[in-house]
Amino acid sequence: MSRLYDIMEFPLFSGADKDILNNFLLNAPHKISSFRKGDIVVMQDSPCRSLMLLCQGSLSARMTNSEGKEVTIEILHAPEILAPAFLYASENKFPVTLQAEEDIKIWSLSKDEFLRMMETDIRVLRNFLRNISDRSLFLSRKLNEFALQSLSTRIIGYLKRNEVINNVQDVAFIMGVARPSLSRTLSSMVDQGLLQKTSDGYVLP
Amino acid sequence: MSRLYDIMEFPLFSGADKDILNNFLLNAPHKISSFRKGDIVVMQDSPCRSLMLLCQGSLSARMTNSEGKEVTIEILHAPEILAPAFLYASENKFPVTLQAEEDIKIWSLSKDEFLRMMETDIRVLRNFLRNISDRSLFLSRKLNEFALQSLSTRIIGYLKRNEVINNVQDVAFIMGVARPSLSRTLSSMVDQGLLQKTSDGYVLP
DNA sequence: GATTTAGTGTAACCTATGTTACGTACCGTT
DNA sequence: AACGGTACGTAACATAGGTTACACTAAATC
Repeated sequence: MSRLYDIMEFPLFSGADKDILNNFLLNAPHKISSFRKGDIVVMQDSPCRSLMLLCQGSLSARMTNSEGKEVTIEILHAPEILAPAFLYASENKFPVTLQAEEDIKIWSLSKDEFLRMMETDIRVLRNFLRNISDRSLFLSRKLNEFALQSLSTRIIGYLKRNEVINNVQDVAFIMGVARPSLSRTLSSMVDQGLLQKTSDGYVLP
Repeated sequence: MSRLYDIMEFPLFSGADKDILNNFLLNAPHKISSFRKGDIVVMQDSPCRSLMLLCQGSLSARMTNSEGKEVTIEILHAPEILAPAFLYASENKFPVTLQAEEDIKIWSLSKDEFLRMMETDIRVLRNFLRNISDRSLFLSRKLNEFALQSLSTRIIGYLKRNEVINNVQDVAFIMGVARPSLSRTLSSMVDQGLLQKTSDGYVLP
């Protein structure tokens, strides 16, 4: 069972004044929601009105187009802020569908309350700015990946982040490519010496 | 000649207390740089240490991979904040190369100074948060485009934003596709009735 | 008016990835 | 040991987009 994180432990609040924060968190209206593995937590394009903190479990963020083609943008593990970059956008809709990969718990706080919190404690503001910025960086790297890279380059990138591909089917789904395509490319990369196939799966040499 | 915007006119400072702001801007160390049309303003992967405000002219943001393939992410016109989302990231490097499309002027302020400014005037903070969030939204839309859409869908998206394609060569470059590919796809879309070809160029029906 | 130049359409071919289908290996059940 | 399910590799074919080459047009230059 995955661990349940306390709000105070979130990196978002690191360095913040614990008393002020505690006081704030106790009085501010908030709610905690639970979802079961497999549940859809938010649908793509649904409005984003609260700060959502993933306290337990993990979920996938997936993007879909109108014809049903899908790509998994990332897997998020607690503790994590969900879609911080869309909370204060002019058009605040989720760009992805979030689906629980395990049983999860989410702590929510209204965006206005959270704005007040950031104004109260500058450390929270700085942490939030860094988080939102890091997510932009992540998005721009993903963009680079999809706009400019071939499947084999993307595989290498994946293996730099993940050690091993031991489940071709799942990874193909995550990358948004067809399983036979991934399988074929993996095999040809092994032939070229770009990858090694071990008993654990495909790894970088 | 494109207009020179005063800093105070930037949407980033809208609603802010003019006196506080003026005082701040006069005393804070800042600098103004000029570039000529065609100049590289920042290279992809170079560090991002200052808030940069584009006060005059326009520039292109282009992403390149190691093999030289390129995509133009967007064209930015004054008044605009340059790469706000990378200023406070953990690894603050520009994800794109910025090149002047016209003669331009950029006003720069150190990130620490600007952080202080946001803490001083909450309106600036809110404006910055909105800006940075909007840019994330933009990035996630671009990501959707490259990860999930075909060329013809992307053409329709382009025409929703731009009225007309009157220069196939340039648009092919901007989209990061080969000119003959764009030309072929445009022709076939006209055959299918998805587009019309007028004396001005290709337009939506 | 002749010539050059830049942008365009298009054809032929190439490559990467998607689609479908099938045989195989492994693993758990009985 | 027989069976069924699941993941895997792979082959044959389909499709999208890239590459090269060439001919056509219109504007620019002489």
